[in-house]
Amino acid sequence: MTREGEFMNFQIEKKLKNSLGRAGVLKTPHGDILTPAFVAVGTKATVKSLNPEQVREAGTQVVLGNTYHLYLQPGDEIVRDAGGIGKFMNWPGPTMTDSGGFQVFSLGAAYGKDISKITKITDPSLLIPERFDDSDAPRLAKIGQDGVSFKSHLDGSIHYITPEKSIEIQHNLGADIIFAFDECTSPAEDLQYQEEALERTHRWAERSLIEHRKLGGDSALFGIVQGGRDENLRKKSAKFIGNLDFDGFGIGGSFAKEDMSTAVKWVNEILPEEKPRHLLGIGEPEDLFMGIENGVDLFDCVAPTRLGRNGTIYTKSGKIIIMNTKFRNDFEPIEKDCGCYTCQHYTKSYIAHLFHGKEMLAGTLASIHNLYFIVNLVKKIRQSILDDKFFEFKKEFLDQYIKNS
RNA sequence: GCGUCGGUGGUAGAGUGGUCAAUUACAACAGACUGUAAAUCUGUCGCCUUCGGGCUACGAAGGUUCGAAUCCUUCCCGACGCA
Repeated sequence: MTREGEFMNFQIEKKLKNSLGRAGVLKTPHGDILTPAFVAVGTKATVKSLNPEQVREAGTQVVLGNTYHLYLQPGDEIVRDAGGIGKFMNWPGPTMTDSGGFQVFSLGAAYGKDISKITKITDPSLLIPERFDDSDAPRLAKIGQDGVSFKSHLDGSIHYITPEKSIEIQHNLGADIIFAFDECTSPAEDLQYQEEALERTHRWAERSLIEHRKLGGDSALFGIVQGGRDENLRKKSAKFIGNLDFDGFGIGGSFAKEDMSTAVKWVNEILPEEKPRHLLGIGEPEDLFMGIENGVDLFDCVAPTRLGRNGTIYTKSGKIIIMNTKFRNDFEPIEKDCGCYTCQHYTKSYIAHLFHGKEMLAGTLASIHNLYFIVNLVKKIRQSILDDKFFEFKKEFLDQYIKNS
């Protein structure tokens, strides 16, 4: 529970038998979140291409902004003066902010490279046995022991972000749930580096917690478990972070697609059961089933909106690329039985036309559907837990989804 | 009718004797995207291929040259100017 036991509350309604999964309710100052839940990503205080009504109509319960991006622009003090991120962006519901820890990776080790935090074991080029020295490679984030030096991608200015600074910014942003400052490591790093980084993240977690206490307020702070793909490190991190007095936990860092489920399981078997867990940056359909089965309560992912803007659309039979020739004269909705605004009113032909014509509405309609698809998939999974039908639903869904993708 | 300038791959538009199957952009086609440097990025884009290469191409037909999208001749077409 929370340290005061009043501003943040998480209740588990039902647990899955023979697994770590559960359905619950997470209370925040801006409303309850029924978990498991999918969090829409709104990095710069906007879910790209959607207005809050559209985000809400897609079934979204909570939106996640980003510390680093909002600190650079428009500035956390402006967001504070506007009344906090929710008021600023006209999102009345619960909000979260990520700490900037992901930018340590995306603007650091991953900068200018074709690296994802998710690797495939089947792609040997991404699994490097020894840490290669690429210290000369340009990057916008450089890690020190005390914090991270960021070179702004907007104007080149330098900003040193420490755990204390990240928490201070997040308090200004004023989300209901905030995250400790961590280092999201690259999957290309070797074990020794993962261990060094983990120690650093653990120290930063303690410092984040101290700063959070010092600043007071009614937001909840989640600590972040790291450790990459290594079992010992993941367990070590779960023990360490789990023992700190956080209100909940993020599971961050890099994974291999093939063994993500075991990594999540290692962690959630150790984290205190009564606190919520957020699997950071994960959100493909198969990953949602995996995470929920292994005890994850919250997910966020850019996939629905980014894929949508880029013309890839989720369907129960796998993803489709709407610009493909075959959809130009397909006058059916994306999914006939989908309840989203896009499917209620538009055909694949029309959406394909919008994409070919580079119309703004294209990304909006596709994002509406994708967000609805993912948010409601998680809602259905939640209901299947309540109905004792999780495993049946998982098989039924994934059989159709994977078969065609 | 005379003169001038033009006719290049789906389009626009480079190239003006060899390194040109032809820069580039757009279109087209396919793909990628997992705590958003992202309404972005990558690949293909004459035909055939055992991926080494082979073949046909820059309005048409001839010609000059070791070699032509590039030079010459004639013809066809377009724009403009003069009659």
